[in-house]
Amino acid sequence: MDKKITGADMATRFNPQEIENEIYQAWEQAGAFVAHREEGKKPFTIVMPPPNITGQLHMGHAMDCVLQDAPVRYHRMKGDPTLWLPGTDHAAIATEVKIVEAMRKEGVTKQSLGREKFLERAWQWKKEYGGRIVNQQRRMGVSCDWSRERFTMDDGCSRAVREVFVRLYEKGLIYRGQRMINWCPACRSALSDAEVVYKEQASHLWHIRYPGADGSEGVVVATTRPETMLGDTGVAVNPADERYTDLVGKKVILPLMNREIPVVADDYVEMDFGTGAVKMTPAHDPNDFEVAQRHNLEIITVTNDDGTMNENAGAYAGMDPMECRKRVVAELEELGLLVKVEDYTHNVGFCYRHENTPVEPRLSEQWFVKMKPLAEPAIQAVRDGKTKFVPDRFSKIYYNWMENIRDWCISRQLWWGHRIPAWYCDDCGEMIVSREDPTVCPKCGKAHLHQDEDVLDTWFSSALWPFSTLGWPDNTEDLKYFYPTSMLVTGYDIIFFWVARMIFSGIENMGETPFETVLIHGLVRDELGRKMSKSLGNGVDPLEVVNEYGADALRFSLVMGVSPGNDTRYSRDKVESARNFANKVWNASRFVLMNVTERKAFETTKLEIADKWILTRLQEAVRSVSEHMEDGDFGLAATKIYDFAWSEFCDWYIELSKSRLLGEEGESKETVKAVLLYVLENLLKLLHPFMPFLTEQVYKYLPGSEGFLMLQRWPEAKAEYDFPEEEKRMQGIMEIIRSIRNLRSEMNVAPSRRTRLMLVPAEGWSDTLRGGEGYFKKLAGAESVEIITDRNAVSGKNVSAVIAAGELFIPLGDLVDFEKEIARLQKELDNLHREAERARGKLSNPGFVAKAPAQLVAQEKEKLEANEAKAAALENRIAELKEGL
RNA sequence: GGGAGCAUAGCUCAGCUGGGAGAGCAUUUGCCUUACAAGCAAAGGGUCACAGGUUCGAGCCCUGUUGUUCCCACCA
Repeated sequence: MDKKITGADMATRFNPQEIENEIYQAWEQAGAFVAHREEGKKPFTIVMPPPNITGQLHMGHAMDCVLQDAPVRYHRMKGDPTLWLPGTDHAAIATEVKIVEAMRKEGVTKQSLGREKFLERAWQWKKEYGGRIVNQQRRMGVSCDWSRERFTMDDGCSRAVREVFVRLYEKGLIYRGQRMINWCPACRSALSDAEVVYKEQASHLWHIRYPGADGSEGVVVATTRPETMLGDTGVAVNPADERYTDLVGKKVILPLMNREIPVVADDYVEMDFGTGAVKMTPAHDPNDFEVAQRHNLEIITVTNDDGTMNENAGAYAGMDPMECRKRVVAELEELGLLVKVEDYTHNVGFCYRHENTPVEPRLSEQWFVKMKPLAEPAIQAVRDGKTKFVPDRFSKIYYNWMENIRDWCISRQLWWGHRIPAWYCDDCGEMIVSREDPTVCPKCGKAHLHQDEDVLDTWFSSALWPFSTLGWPDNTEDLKYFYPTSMLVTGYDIIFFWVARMIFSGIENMGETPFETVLIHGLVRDELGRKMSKSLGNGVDPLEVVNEYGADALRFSLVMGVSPGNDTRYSRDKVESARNFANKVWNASRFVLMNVTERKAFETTKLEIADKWILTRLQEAVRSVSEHMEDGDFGLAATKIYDFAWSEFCDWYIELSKSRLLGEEGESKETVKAVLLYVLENLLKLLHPFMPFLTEQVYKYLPGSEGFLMLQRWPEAKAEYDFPEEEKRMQGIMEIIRSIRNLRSEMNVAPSRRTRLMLVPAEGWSDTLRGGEGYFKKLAGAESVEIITDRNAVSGKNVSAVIAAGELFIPLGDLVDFEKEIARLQKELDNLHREAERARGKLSNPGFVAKAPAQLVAQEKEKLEANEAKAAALENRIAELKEGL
């Protein structure tokens, strides 16, 4: 066995940098993270939201790491077979955008490189950046099973993607068609509705006259996008709008293009907005497209893939849309057809990967998933509680989206991603969707096939993550054992993108919802409450924080005092405070290890009052922390540990232990050593899910410790260590100590000056007070302690206080100013009176006595009695002082 | 237009199923008390946004108001 390090060998400060990597490697090499199936036992499973291979760890990821690692470590310690499955996401658009950017700096374009070479480059990128982010996660201390690590584009996941695509196609739930989609000119690809971010923009509403074909006035339309008029094929008015009744069915002339277009009547048009007449651009507006379908209007696309105007725009072909807009407006003005320009703010959609590129609604041939049939069972599953959102309010967001869902555009005009498994016959035009790559056309038998050029939305593969990673479509042992997973931990920002889609995909393909609970957390914001973003440059690199303060400190700072689902602000202060806490625990351990070098059990019969008190407090902490861990209330769990460790164990028990440790060898000393070790070890266990490195390191030093702390059993609360009576007695002693400290501080007694202490015990307290003598001397500067049973025997110039355990006096001679003393006591007496009044009010209220729980009424009575006793003692003392004046 | 969150000490935030408010940081005072100055002890500081209601009792539940943040929808 290794020689144990003792407290004397430990540094006075915890130095995380020295130990973190070593500990992590030791865990990993020992296979401590690897999950094992144990038949008959219910596993705890989490699949990790796979970070994109585009970048590096940010604070959101760090938050993800902690909120998953904490429950994973907790369940592992509870003895549950625990799997935390990690992986990365190819992130089709996001990655392709990054690669194209990098290529542009070298003067290379996708087209010049060609598809194959581009993909080689992309895989190279994956190797480099995928590895980087995974190593950053290791720095955070994540205890996931790296032996099961997956990638959304690895062979298995790709097979799952193809299987799902073909199945859905065969069921008629995937189809190809001309639809209005969101087009990003920068990606040169279609986007799903979820990938469009709307931002409010100040713009104008241009009123334009379209003259009548018969030479009449025609009609004035209002538009926010005048350049699209080049593709207008009609004007719509409301059928009930009397202003335009005569116009319906007639034709007007589209200025600049000099095209005759019809005026149609459709309910879609609101009479009281703009002029009540709307120009119809069916190829570039979803609503117009629908109106056009109803009235058989022509559809003319006027833009290219890159957003510039195309040949249908006549003289404007090749122009940038903004330039085109200016020209169109200017020319309309020249022609006298620009009636009015109003200021107008409205929402404009932007690409979620190109923040400054407006998305253009565009008619296009794309692949879609029919959503209604998939959404319904997914809604039902959540309604039935098969998947529970925590906090519950997020289920409303989920319902709202699922209930109003539209078909999902899944094709992307990109190269990096899962290529759509559809082939077209060049000879007969047949379309083949197949699990295997076909070589000949099944219809005409010719071998002239080409595959669809497009790839799938990256979220299509992420949607399968909870089962594709476990081996689906094969019915693997892992899949059978670990699916459905226990918990998904993620931010509310990807409920639509990811969570919802995993739920319906799981139900559709596995017949079962993929998660029992979905634990939603908020965003990590900057110190000013702003979202961390690249464009603001306010992001904080978690690794820098880890380097400076240690992973444990960062981890703790991200959970302590955070309530579920709420955003939290990152602040250096919080990290510092967490670092200080880590140091506190380190030093408490150091203290214990300086005094305890052997592991020995304590005997219950030898426990003293302080031992019983800390054991009771420990049981309470164990109960409360365990409960919060179960509920996913990690903020409360962390706070509880912090308070127990600092305010009870360190501030009191360790201090109380000193007089015994410094005293003679014997039972009391043996017992306090054993209790110190016991409480410390349990504290380390409770803290381990949040501060894995520190606790693991200290555990190594504990006498008699073996193996890893992360594999030790989680503490269970023990009823035999609950000592409510002693807990109360100890609180009485603590109150005396606090009271003396307060008096000394108020009287400006130098800490070095020791003073006599006289105690007049209340009934039943004399033994307890006698037992506390050592504590009063050590912790309250008492040079001697006199227990005086006859109150009248107290004399001299004293300051005093009344506490639950009786009355205490400190002789301070000339320091005592009777008048000030009276004023001080009078103030306290006033407080007591106020409180007594409140209690009496309650107790004299018949409603309270009749309806409040009996226990509460009794408690209130008890409080009042204690209060009255104290007040009587104070009054007595004040009178005494007045006499002395 | 629809929905959600938040409003508690100077700042950042906790507060479990209703039983008289807590922490961290900051402030003031005193301490190198042999685990820790990244520390110890003591202190000050709150009409729990506002107005009603339910209740014996409301920071907590209900209604409304104000302020603020966010999500969804997209009337051109």
